[in-house]
Amino acid sequence: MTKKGERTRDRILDQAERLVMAQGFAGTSIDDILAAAELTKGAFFHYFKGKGDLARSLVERHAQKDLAMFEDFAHRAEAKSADPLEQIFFFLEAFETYISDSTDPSPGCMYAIYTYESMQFEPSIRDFVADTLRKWTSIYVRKFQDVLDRYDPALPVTARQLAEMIVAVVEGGLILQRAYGDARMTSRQSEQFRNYLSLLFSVPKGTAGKKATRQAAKPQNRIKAYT
Amino acid sequence: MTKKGERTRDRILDQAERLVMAQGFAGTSIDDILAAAELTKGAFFHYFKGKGDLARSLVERHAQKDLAMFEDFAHRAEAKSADPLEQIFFFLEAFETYISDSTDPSPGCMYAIYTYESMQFEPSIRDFVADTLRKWTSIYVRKFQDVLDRYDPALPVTARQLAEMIVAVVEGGLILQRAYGDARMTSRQSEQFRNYLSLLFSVPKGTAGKKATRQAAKPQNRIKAYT
DNA sequence: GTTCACATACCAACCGGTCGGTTTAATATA
DNA sequence: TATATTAAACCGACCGGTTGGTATGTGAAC
Repeated sequence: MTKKGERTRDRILDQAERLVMAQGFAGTSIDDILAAAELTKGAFFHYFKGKGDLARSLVERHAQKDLAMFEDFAHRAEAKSADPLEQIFFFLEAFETYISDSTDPSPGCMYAIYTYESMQFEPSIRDFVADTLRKWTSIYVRKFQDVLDRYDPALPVTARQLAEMIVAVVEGGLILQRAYGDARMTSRQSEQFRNYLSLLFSVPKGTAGKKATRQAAKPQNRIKAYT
Repeated sequence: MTKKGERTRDRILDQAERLVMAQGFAGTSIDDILAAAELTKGAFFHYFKGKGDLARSLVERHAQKDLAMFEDFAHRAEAKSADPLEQIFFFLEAFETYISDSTDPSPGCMYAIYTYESMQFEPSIRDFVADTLRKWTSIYVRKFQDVLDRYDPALPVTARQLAEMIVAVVEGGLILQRAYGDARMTSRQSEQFRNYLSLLFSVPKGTAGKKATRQAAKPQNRIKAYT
């Protein structure tokens, strides 16, 4: 494909992403996308085998961009601290800033859309979405395992539970964000999750027995209340 | 409307709910619904003005049923304990049992579907969904305010934050539940939220100053780890 | 005998998708 | 460097099927 061709393909995907995020996949027709991209049928079917192929390309491209952002946040967090718990706090704060500064008129998670419209897609696409969510989760699992190696949790929890909760909290926050049109909704949920981590991991390993003066971990004082 | 008429209307709504939950709203045609309900166009347009009217009726009926269940759980919780925190724990446990015992093949939240396909619906329907979510939230807000009146939170937190987090955590759990096909996903998230509450409200009011022997609130020992 | 509860037949618009063709741009050739 | 060749990029008319929606009919209940 030529450079110009790639740009055109991206233009289709860009408009498709925008419209699908606003109206859902079934609610978006190929003609809708082409009108927005100022192209015609010929162009679309030159680049995609059909609507199903668009669905796959769309979510695959999104997952790639998503992962790149994720890794960027993760690396920046790792550069700021060697402590896995603090890294998670930095990571979440970066995410919160990103999500609440976004001017996206219809924010949300593409995986959620695909999940709620799952029956329209081929099984391989459903699997891709589930695998992508699992991939995210498993990266968090590793990080939380590092945390559990260094801190004694105040209540028994597994790394997997916490990893899955991050994903759930963000997904749920995005739904409320969309429903209410409140750009800060998701980051508020993330803040609460940080609260939970602060309370959970207030005791570094090796301090067992000294039950007095249990203090929340360092990151807690970054938490801001909202009214 | 006659009794038979009401039953027919409900049959349409039942099948519509089932199909919309599985395929989304735009992904479900009127013919789909009528085929499942073993009826024809005449019946549909006898009871509904159009697809938009169905959308409204569907979500309104769902909200009613939902609220009834909510109140049932709430009353049972209030019967079991006079303590607002314990009531919330009982409530969440009842909810967890309900959701993980459900044999629904395509679990999820109708409000989430409407939110992610929002642009297809009339503004009044979007408002209804947002209002319903707000209604739920505000009931939780009142309950958490009762908790905050009795307990000192370990970290500064508002009743609204906690109320919104319940909703978000459940919504997020339902997405993962659908994506993974794991019926226990949502209740696991609810458990983690209970964990958070346990840590947050381990200090009854009036015990300020005695910083030693901070113990988690009673409900914490009901928490089960999962592997 | 009128009203309700549906069935049947039908329509225009829209849907995803095909296809023959034209324009554009890169590349080979002279 | 000018020209011929070729393939990619894109257009737009068209197709069969499906969509939401309508108009009309009919049997049963009150």
